[in-house]
Amino acid sequence: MARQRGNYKKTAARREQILEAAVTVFARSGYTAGSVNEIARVVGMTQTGILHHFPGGKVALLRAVMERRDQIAQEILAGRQGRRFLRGLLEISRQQAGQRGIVQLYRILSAEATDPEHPAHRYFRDRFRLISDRLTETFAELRDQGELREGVDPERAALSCIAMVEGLELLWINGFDIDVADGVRHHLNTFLTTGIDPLPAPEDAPAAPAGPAASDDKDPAHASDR
Amino acid sequence: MARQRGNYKKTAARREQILEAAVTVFARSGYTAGSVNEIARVVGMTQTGILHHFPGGKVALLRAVMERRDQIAQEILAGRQGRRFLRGLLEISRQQAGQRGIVQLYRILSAEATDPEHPAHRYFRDRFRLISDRLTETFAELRDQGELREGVDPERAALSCIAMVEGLELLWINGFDIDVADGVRHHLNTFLTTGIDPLPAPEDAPAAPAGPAASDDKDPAHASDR
DNA sequence: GCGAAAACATTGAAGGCATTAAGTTTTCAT
DNA sequence: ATGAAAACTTAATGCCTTCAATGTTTTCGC
Repeated sequence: MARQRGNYKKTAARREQILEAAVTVFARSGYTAGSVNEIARVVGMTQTGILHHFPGGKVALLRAVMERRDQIAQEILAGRQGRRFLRGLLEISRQQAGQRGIVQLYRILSAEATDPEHPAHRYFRDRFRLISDRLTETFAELRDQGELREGVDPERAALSCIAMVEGLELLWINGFDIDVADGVRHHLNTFLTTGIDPLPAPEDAPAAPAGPAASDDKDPAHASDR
Repeated sequence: MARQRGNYKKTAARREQILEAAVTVFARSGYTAGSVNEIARVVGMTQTGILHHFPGGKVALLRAVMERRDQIAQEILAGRQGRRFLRGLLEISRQQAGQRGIVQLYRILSAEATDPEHPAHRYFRDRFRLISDRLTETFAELRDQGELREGVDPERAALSCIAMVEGLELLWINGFDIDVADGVRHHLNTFLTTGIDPLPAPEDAPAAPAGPAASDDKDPAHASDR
């Protein structure tokens, strides 16, 4: 009988390190053009060594990268509604201001994933749809509570907000000195009767863009919103 | 002495055909991942045959593609100011609604060109800067004429408009049924005291995605704006 | 219609890519 | 401390890429 064994202690850290590198590389070159080889070089090991940790090849790596990021966002938005949901979106934007790599990754992937053959095609399709639905829902909810300005269409507003996020991120990545979160807040307030307050602070130096060994996984003691 | 000779008659058409294919391929896979080979297959000739028309290799092809597109946009915006300039931007958006390929090309390239090593890096950097400057300028101009609403900052407004264009295009390409031009118009009107009127019509079947030989350079007898 | 240049195609070199198979080294449970 | 699995490396395969050199066909000016 084949005895099963758990991973080594340091394996988790290694995996994390690899994901970190994958973000860097995919963010620079995209999924198709980025190579596992390059990732391996960044990490300091062999291409096949990388794939050992991600059976299923390159796609598995991509998938892992996406999932890890979503997990963070999900946690922030979990169970929020109405204004607290909107606030959550801003918090995510704010947090991403410290992670240029991830934003860049999403920008380039969301563009190349337009091709139906792309492995992340479905992911982005679903993701956009999901966010737009939840946002539309949120605006409808706010309208019923009289928090929406006259003549604002929930769906139209939702789409424009998403567009604003994506657009501002693009500009930010392309070198413009933009506070994405605050820009989106401004846009959101266009639709609301009572505006959302500015976010606390730009957070001087949020977790290193690419930690040397991604070790610090302290509980994210984010201040409760508002 | 080496006698010089002009191109064959059909050469111009060929070049155009190649550019067309290049747009298709680059739009699907991006510049780095897209291959000249693929373009050749689309056109129905050999890879080296393609490169014969674009000495300088793959980059030359890319450059040609970009330049051709810009030319069109430049013509529409030439010499416009104030409201007519804004109107021009909308017209460009409207026109692009019939050219999904080009839009997709720009989306994917503007994302991957974030890498300073990318051959189109400079192009996009300059392009964004140029548009943002002209737009800021335009808003400032309008403010002096009292056409801007209270408290609107020209630069901030300009950036948000660009973001809106880019964002809406992204959503449109990702399958959302969006009228980019009208969405942008809506956003523009957010800043103006008197709004811009809706554009004429979605134009059922706008001139072939790429004229066979870019010949028609009639004076753009566009209806005067407003 | 003839000759030369343009417009291609064929071939080949040099290299990167992902993936697989088969080794070697490291870690750990017993 | 030993034996087996996990963590890696080396090696090999086959595909695809750009680019250059050379060969063939088409077009056109004279």
